[in-house]
Amino acid sequence: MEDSIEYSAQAQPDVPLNRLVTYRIARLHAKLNSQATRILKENGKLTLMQWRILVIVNATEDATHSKIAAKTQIDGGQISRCVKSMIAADLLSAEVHPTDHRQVNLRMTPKSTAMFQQALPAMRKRQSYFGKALPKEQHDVLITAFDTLDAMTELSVFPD
Amino acid sequence: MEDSIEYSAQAQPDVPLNRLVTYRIARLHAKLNSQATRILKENGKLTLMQWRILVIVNATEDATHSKIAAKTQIDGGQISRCVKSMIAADLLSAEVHPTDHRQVNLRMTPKSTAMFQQALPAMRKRQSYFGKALPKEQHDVLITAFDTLDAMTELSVFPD
DNA sequence: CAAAGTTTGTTGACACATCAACTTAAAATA
DNA sequence: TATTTTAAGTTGATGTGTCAACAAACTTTG
Repeated sequence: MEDSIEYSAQAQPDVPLNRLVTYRIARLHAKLNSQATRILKENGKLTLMQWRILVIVNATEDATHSKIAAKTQIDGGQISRCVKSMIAADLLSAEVHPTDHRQVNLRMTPKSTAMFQQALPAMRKRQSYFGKALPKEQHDVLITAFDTLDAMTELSVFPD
Repeated sequence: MEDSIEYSAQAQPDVPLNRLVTYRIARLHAKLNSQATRILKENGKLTLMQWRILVIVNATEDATHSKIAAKTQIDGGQISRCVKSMIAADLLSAEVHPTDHRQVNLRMTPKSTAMFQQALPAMRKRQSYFGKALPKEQHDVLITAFDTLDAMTELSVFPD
């Protein structure tokens, strides 16, 4: 959970919780997360964070911390710590960039490649299920609505 | 972020990230959270967790830990810790139930009432904005889609 | 070239989330 | 009533999310 409940129960007309978008997003997010975590556990031993990082490293030439951050929006600090532990666990290999000594190039290891491949079918199947679960037209509405809501999250004042 | 990226970059046909429902939910959730946190900070000093708890306590006769948990889905452990600190901070008053000595009845204090009232207008206005941002028909589709997705999060195997 | 600014990554602090083991009190039932 | 089961809260461990301060390496500009 997270956001969910920021309405005044005592004055707002009675909008059932289930129709509050913020609440639904919160719940859904939590459930999606725990599902992904569960699937990963059942198909190897990757954590969700490790998985996310490997997805990018696996698909990116010369992956670096900042590329991962840019593509996933994951916080830099979290990436730094997780990558560090993954290097220690032989899930990533690191090599400082030949000319730019700030950057660190990250690559899969045999170990992480194997674990990634093991988790991949289930994760891919899940994703494809989500893709197919909603009729295209519903999916479009959904994405449009997300765009609208996304834009509203920038505001911190709501004029009358 | 959280769930976002659990697709195989290297094989799935190229669904842009922005059309991945899991990714959008994740991002939206994060942004909603940080918006609510920001608004609360600008209108008092309540944390999001404190706010969530006060919303329930404010609207519930004889609120208890378990009622809060039932209504919000917040983890019992978190409620326990947060309530404890709120009692220490004079944001909640506690009284063991007269007959059932397990339960603790929680009530607003003058201090939390004031803080709650201070944050309320902005939070309520926000919620009402979200309510009005989507045309009813879009909103309905959204809720339906959430129901569909919700149901899918129970699965951990996705047959072909 | 040197000062100033930017980018890359690290670290610390703290709030939030999840899970499991545990205590105490009440309820069920044998 | 004694035993067992269930409910209410607590606590510890561990992972995730966010933010801010920071050091080091590079870039820009005067």
